[in-house]
Amino acid sequence: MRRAPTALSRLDREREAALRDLDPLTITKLWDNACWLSFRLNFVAFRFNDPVYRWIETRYGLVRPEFVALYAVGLREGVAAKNIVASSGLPKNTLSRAIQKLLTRRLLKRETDQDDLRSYVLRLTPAGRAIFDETLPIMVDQQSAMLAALTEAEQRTLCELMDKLVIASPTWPTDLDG
Amino acid sequence: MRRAPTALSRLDREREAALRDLDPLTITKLWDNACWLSFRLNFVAFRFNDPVYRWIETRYGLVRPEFVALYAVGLREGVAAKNIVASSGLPKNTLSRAIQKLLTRRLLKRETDQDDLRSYVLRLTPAGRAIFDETLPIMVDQQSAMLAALTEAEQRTLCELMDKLVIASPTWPTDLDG
DNA sequence: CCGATTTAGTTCCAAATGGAACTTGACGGG
DNA sequence: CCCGTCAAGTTCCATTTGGAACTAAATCGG
Repeated sequence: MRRAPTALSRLDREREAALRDLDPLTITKLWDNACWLSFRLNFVAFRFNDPVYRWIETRYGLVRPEFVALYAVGLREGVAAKNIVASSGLPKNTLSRAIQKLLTRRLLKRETDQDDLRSYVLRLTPAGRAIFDETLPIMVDQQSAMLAALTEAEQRTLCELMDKLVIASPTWPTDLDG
Repeated sequence: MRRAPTALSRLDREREAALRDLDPLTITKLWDNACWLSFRLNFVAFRFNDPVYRWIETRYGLVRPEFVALYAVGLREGVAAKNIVASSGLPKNTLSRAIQKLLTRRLLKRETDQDDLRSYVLRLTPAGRAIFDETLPIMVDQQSAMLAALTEAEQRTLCELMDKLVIASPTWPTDLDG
């Protein structure tokens, strides 16, 4: 079995402590798994997404696709559903429904795009903007808590490495036929 | 609006080209989003998961929770369902069904755990092992393709930074009440 | 310009999902 | 040694999901 590239000898002391809380299979997936990258990405992302989406659902009654849509419009007023589809990976009917829900709850408003009559321009209502403004700092706090284990320089490095990956992403295979 | 910490002035040349393929909202989420970390993690993870799981489903007829279970047992023979639940974040009934399916397809076998009669010890059958052995290199190839944008040293750095995050993870908030 | 193809968004419906209750076994305290 | 509580895995069922077909508008080729 291949091993993730991190030397196991280093960091063993700190690791010991942390690992006591983790399931043995999780440890295998993290440190004795040739596919370390995707598992670690999913693992860290999950520890962000899970508390954030649970909090948003209990607090505002917005389920994940709904909040995805609201957050997207909050980031960039005037987007269309197709942009949210492209940037989220969610199926377009799921997003269609999410947007309907946000419209009936008056968190979002829309008007037909005059340049393309099939499409709609989405905007937040004041109520929608209020939710966005309230959730953003909570999410940033969670992110900061997660990054606190890294120094400023390390955080910058991580950001830059993720940057390089994202920039290279158009060259990655999207199908594994063979 | 806050901006992800990477200096926008650097890398602008390469970025230009890459960005042409990406939806404008995706660009906002990546580079003009205070929550850059989770979006980038999800983005990169998705570009791994999506092709891999689609390939596995068309090739073997295994849906995601089924493959999660098969892969887990492949990594660590003798695990129980509870371990897969803890390490994957999937609900336990979803995994129960996935394991049933794998049992009836004879990709997995199980026997009661003699130390805890409620629990089962899971193992791959030769057919299950064959699928594991065939998919692993495909997944590693996809990972390598994705990491190719980074030098060896950068890959090691990324691995180490993810390591630190994972080790710190038990200290992260799992609930955002407040 | 006119038909053929593509695209934005919606609707339909079979299938997957996941919370909650359930069954059976483990465990801890009196 | 019994009883109350907890944990592993399964089952139930209401809700969500997402592929595929659909409508209407844009775009492309001749």
